[in-house]
Amino acid sequence: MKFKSITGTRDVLPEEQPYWRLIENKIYQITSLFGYQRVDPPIFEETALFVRGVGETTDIVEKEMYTFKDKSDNSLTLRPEFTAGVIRLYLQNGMHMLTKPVKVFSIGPIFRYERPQAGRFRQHTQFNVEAFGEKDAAIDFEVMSIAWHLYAELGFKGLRFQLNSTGCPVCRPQYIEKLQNHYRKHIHLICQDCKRRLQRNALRLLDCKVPDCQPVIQSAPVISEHLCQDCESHFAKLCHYLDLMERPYTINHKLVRGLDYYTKTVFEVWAQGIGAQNAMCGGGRYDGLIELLGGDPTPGIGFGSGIERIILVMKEQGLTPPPLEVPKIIIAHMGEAAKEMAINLTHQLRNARIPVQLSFGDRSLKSQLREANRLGMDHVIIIAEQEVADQTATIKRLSDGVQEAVPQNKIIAFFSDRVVAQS
RNA sequence: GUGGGUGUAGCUCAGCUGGAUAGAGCACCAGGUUGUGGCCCUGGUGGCCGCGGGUUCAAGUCCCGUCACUCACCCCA
Repeated sequence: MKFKSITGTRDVLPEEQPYWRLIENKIYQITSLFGYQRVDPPIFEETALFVRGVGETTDIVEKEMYTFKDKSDNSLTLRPEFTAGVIRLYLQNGMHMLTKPVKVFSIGPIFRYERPQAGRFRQHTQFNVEAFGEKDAAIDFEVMSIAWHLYAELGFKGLRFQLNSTGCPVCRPQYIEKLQNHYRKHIHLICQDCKRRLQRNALRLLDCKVPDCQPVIQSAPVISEHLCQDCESHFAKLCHYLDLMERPYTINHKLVRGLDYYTKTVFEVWAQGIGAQNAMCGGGRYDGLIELLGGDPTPGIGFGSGIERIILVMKEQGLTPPPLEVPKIIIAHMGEAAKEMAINLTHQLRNARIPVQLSFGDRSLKSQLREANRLGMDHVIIIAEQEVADQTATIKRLSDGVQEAVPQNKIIAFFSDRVVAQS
């Protein structure tokens, strides 16, 4: 074999397509139910958009972007997430003049140069939702509900939100200061990575998994107790709405997401069954980002959900999608005249929206029937010398082998009341 | 970028401490019925044993390197 797929990419074979079809259909139903419209930004943008939007000090920008130069020497990057591109689309196309909130979703591939492992790839597919221009905590709840609905309709068990607030430019710096003070007192106890985090990205100290660091995390100040008035009441309202609608959630003080732009709400939905990765979706509020990317000050909230991870969890939980419809009729033939008749009949049946396959080549009837059996057909239409002579076709039912001669002009009628094509 | 595991047929895997023309099951093709599938029987196609080097009379088997896959870390969907 000469070529193989690139590290971290995968082929989606026919067996897996029912999962994709089901999930996509649910996404269309739910977004329509909630009033979100689809937008499709391009797969690549100028590099600066992502550097600005995602944050220069994030791991994504520092080491995970697929960045390349085009023939005009422009630096371009395959999108490592949706939000920055969707905001660019929103601003460039004047959508900021629309009645707010502006509610949109996207589906498509995302690229990050990482070491692949269970539930993580270099190219994966995300379902992404964004709502621009509304600061009410009720929309935080609505956006979270979209993810919830999707997983619930797919039949997931044991769903639970992980929730936290990361504050805002008013209260977060004060909290970070307290956190840093706490860590400086225990600096001799923490790991090398944490020493680096202490300087560069103090919030990330909280989700370190090194055992030695856990006591320091346990005793660290909790951000939700250090929020400003505005952030605290926003967080309280969101929790209230979740309580009201009986959505299970855990306030997770250690949930701080890897992107710089989050303010106030951050959340994930967790599931078991995807190895070390347990987040099926992740998102939050980013009230300063649109302004940072050149728009008017506008609040926003969104999330991304990895479809490959959804499929992994479905498989883990034994959730099977309905099979895609395939033809259950095949036309077998013997002899050149019969073959021509078969080609013609195939055409007629397909025009009548009856799914049908044609047998190819000039093989023994035995071989064609064996093929029909392997393909899981319900009926075989046999056309040979005899059928050509009297303008009939032999229709054989494979389940019990019963067969009958049907005049060729009655074949469509024969099938139309027992086979309905998928629309 | 770091660490562990694994690379033999399309797929799942045997191949013991180095000594065959490299195997099995499934799948595929054909025949057993020159107009009839499934079950069964018979035969067949298909492998530079990941790649490169080394040790040896002899390497699928041992050593080194490399690449790929995989799991985990960092981080994330």
